[in-house]
Amino acid sequence: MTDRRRSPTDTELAILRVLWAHGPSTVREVAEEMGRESAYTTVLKLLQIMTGKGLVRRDESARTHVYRAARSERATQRQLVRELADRAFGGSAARLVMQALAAKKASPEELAAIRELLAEREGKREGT
Amino acid sequence: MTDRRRSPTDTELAILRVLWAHGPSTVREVAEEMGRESAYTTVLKLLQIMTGKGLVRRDESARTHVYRAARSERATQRQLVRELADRAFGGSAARLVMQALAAKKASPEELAAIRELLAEREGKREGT
DNA sequence: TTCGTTTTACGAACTGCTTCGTAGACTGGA
DNA sequence: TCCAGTCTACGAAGCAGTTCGTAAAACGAA
Repeated sequence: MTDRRRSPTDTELAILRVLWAHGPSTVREVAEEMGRESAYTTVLKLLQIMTGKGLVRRDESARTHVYRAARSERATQRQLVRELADRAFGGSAARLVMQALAAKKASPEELAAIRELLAEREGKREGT
Repeated sequence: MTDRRRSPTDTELAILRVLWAHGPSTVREVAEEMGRESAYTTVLKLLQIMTGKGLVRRDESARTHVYRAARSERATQRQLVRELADRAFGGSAARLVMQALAAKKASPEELAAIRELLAEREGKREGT
C-alpha cells in the first residue's frame, strides 16, 4: 500500500515545486524558473532521470517535450512526512507535530486552522 | 542562529537513535544494538566520520572509546522538521503539521496533548 | 614473554546524485 | 537550400555516503 519508492531528493523536489506551481512545463521553462543556478542541460538531465523514476511524466507529442509532476504536491508531502516520522520519530506523527509546532512559529490564522482540523479529526476519530 | 549544518543521513540517524536510547556507548554496543545488518567496522567508520562532523563526541580516555550524541534528540528532530518545512512546505510548519495529521493516525491521547500544546501556544501569541 | 582477542585506523571499492560539455537531430526563416 | 538557433540524448567527471577488508596497536591471560 504505502508507497515503497524512495522520496525525491532535494534537487528533484526543487524541480517538482516548479511543476506544481506552474503546471506542465518545458525544460526551458523549468530552468528559467529555477534561476541561473543550474545549466539548461542539467535540468534536462534531471527531468530525464525523473521520468525514468516515475516522478514526472513526459508528453513527447511535440518536438519540445512537456513535463508534469506524476504525483500531487499533497501526496508527495504526505510521503515525506511519513518518511520523516519513521526515520526520526519512531513512526509517530503526533510527536512530529509537536516538534513542528515548537520548531517554527505559526501565525494565529494557521494555528486556528490547525485547531479546526484537529477538532474535526477528534470528532471522527478514524484514520486514513 | 539556525544551524547551518546538513542534517544527519539515514544511517547516521540510525546510530544516533541507539545513542539516544542507550546513552554513551562503545562501538561494539552500538553495532550489537543495530542487529547484524552492519559489520562492526562499518559502525566504527561511521562513528569516526560522525565525530569529524561533530554529530557525536568521543571519550578516548580508555582504550575502548565511548561515543555519545553531540546534540539532543529533540534538537535534532527540530532541525529535521525545519529542514523538511523549508524543502517541501515553503517554510511553513503549520502546513507541515496539517499534512502530518493527515498522513498518520494519532491516538486520542496524542491528539489531546497536541491540543494542549496548541492552546498554550495560542495563549502566548508571540509575534514573528 | 607469548599469543589470541579486541580495538582503532585506514584505504579502496561501490553506489547514487549532480553537473555540464558535446554531439546530433530538427525547425523556421532568409 | 542553407544556416543559426533550439532541442534531446548521452557520457564522463566529481562528490558524498556507505561498506568492509586488512593492518597495526593494545591488552590480558597463560
